[in-house]
Amino acid sequence: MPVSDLPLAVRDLAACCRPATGEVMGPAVAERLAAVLKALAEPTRLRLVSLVAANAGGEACVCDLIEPVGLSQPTVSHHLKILVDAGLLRREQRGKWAYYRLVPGALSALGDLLSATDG
Amino acid sequence: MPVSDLPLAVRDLAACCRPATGEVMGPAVAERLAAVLKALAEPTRLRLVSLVAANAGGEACVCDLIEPVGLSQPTVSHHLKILVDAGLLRREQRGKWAYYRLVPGALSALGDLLSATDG
DNA sequence: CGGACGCATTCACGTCTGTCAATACGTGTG
DNA sequence: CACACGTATTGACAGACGTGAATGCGTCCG
Repeated sequence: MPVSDLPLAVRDLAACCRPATGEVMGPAVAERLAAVLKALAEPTRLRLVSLVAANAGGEACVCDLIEPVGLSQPTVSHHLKILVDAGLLRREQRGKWAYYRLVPGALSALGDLLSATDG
Repeated sequence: MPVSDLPLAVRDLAACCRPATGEVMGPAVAERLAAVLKALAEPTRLRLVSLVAANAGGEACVCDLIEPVGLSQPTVSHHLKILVDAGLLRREQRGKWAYYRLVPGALSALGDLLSATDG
């Protein structure tokens, strides 16, 4: 993927721009933040994140997710990869199965980042 | 725009899904949340939001924004319209100028929504 | 009232994106 | 080792998106 320097973790993104010099977000930061948000800005991917978070043990394999979202297996794998590349999900292979879980502070950091711009 | 029932305010979106029945986000909610996030998931629009928030009085007209983002006036107006349709910005015409400002609780509500899924 | 100015809309174009069928890859099982 | 199974990758395609030139629409000024 072209945007491959992203896994710098959403956390670092949050750390780098709040106490910035002035106020306005620079082009570089905007591009990285947009890349992460773009990963979430899709109905299927939002549901995948929600499903993973709600599943037993906070993790789920691809086979657990195909039926709930109602899409083909390649499509589900595709979406999961995008979420992993964005630093929102973490993939762990155990035997034949690939387990996905939330990256601990990612969504919170993203949420704080948005709240900070407002009040 | 096809997604025209969105201005139900991001606030209402936050109110409707946290104390939901179980846990997993339904398709309808996911679609609406994705639509709002998609409005923000673009570098130029993130910078526009930031510029408006940082400008004097918390508002800015189109002419204030063209030079900072470095794009044509039609393109800037286009992006602003998307942000308004998503319920993130508010437009007020005063004389020849159109002033844009943040919708008070929108970004905060969106941030809380994301933080809630995490921990 | 007519011209200048700020902004929105339309049109057109190249690029990106979500989706699936087909296929390849890896791991466990008989 | 061959086969089955879960998952990832490739190829292809329709639709959406970001962008600017040209144009339209109000509003103020002389």
